Amino acid sequence: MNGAISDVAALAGVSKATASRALTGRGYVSAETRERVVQAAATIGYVASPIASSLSTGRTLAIGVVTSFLNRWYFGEVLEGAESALRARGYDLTLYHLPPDASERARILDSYLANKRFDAMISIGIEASQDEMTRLTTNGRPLVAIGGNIRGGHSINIDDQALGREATEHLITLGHTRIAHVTGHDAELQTDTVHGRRLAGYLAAMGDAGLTSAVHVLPAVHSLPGGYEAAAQLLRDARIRPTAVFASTDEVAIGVIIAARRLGIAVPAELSVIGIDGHSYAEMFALTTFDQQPRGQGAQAVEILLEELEDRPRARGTASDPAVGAAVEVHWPTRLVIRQSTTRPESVD
Amino acid sequence: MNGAISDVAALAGVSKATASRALTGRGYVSAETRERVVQAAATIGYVASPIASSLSTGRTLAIGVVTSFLNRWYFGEVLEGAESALRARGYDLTLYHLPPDASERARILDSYLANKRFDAMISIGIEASQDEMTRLTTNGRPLVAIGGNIRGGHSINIDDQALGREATEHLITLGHTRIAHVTGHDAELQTDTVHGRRLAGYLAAMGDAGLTSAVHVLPAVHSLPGGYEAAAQLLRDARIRPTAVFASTDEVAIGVIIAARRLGIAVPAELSVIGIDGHSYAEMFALTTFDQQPRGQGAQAVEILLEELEDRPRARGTASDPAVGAAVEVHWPTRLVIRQSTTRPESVD
DNA sequence: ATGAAAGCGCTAACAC
DNA sequence: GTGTTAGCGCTTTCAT
Repeated sequence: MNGAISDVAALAGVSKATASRALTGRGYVSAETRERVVQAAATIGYVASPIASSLSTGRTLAIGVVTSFLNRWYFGEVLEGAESALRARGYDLTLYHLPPDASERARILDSYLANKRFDAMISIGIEASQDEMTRLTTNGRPLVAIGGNIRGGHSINIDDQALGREATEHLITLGHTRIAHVTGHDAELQTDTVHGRRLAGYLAAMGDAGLTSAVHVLPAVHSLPGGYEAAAQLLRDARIRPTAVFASTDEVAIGVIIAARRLGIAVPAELSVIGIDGHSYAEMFALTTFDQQPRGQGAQAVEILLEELEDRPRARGTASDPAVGAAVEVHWPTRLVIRQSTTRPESVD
Repeated sequence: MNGAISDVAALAGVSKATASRALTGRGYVSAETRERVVQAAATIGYVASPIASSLSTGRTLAIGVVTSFLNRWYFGEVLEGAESALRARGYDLTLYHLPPDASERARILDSYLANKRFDAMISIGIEASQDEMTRLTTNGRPLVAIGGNIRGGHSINIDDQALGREATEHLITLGHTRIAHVTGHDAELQTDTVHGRRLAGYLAAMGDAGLTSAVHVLPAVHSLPGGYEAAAQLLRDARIRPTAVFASTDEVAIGVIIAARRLGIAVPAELSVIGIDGHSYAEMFALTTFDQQPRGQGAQAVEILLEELEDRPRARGTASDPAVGAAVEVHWPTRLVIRQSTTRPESVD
């Protein structure tokens, strides 16, 4: 069924070279010949072997996507955005999941990501060690980092600190003073992580408002059940209960809302909640949140990469020069979507 | 940094062939020589080009995963299970998202999946037309279908109809008679789909219990908000409200629970809910459900495929014979996890 | 505008 | 045990 290009050439009565030119669109072929070749290819159901093509051209028409989670809403959305953008441009997507375990990560970086199986890479939410960072960026293929802490090359990032600040200020403006922050778990609170940056924004806003003594930070697992459990602690004592919660993530925020309701605490009458993400569930919970349109991020990353790839001289033989074009650093905009989950506190202290 | 095998060979003072043997482990090499080669490879940081290797051997060490959704809990879990199993065995995972649109699907099937970029395929929840089915199965590479309607080859499936029946019978046994079923949307209700089969199980159980006249089926979008909205309708009228709901999916079930709580309906005192999936949120909602361990399904699919691949004679040149070994049809077991979301109805009609 | 031939990097017969 | 050689299927100079 799936013959080689020589079969197509034979059937069309031309040489392999001409068949190749006709099919790939590179180089001169008379319209009439092209037509004949295309017909021939169609009749025998020919599909070029991308492997052979890759070996010959040095380009794989595939890009590697490295992600730290597969089954979290944000990551899935980015992945989906990248997938469809790549598919539309004729590229394949090869998926790499980088687990938390350092030695396992090293193994993947060294053996899988060091090979020449893709033309470029996208990293999603990868918090890399210095060592991992260099391995990722030094392998000669362009990389765009979405989220995470990888800098120096192309990147798409939201300003997490500013968001943390804005979220907190939004609550302060509404009149809240007892504002708690549910963040990631300890290991994620180094400065240079999503949660660390959002926390910093919260602290700054609280400080600026003279609310330093009211600061209340609670670690949680980054998930809906995580938020649920954190809220169980947070809301236990009605006397010192916060009137507002800024959650580092929509999933956590929603967990908080669910827990609050189960405890008989009215949201938002007695407790205002704000998150960051634009999670698809946010609307259902009337959650105020910063929409960051993850699918758009995935698609944008693809645009950046493919633009660079098209510009590059086709690398045949010698490795292409280290990328010269300036790094594209996208400060991805977010949109604050105010819904009914944040209101003025009923009672001011 | 990343030289060719000839560089390694030169540095180790052997021929390319010997270097290859030493590195791949195929064929005889003296222990001493192997050591020298491995050293040489390490010093120049050599990683073999999988592309060249593929072209030569005919095996890509990659498998294609075709899925209908990326960002749904069940699919993400299966994907994660498959990913780690593949990674452990040295395989790459190339991801294909098959959208609902038929012509787009055809494009992907013809151009991407027809090429020889992977050794085998896994389909996750693909409901294929007759035409698509043959295209998927006829391309000479083994396929294991997880869920979906693709039969005739390897497959991993849960018995959806039996589950629908059991879920319903569980509720009947508890004493419920007004049992509603929230299912997929209309397009998904042909007999040969997950939702169709689960619906059939529900209908059968209701019929057997003489409750045909109490049958109440409500379509919903297969998601948490979908269940939420469906429940809004379903629970509106307190006078004819069901005492129990069998939801086709955990996500839908959870949506129903959330909606019920917001309406002031006590779960499970006034409304019992049961789902299917074993969603990670199920515990948090104390949802009674059939756990189907999706990660295990993904991993199992990989086992089946790799076993078949290892057995196959290495296909060099001519396409390998159509698979002869009998198809492995796994009837994946599920486990009913009874939690507090289903209880006896407070008041019997 | 087309064909002949070299070669991408590796592996596998086959000889030694 | 190791080297020589011939491809895998395609693209691309270089001639014509």
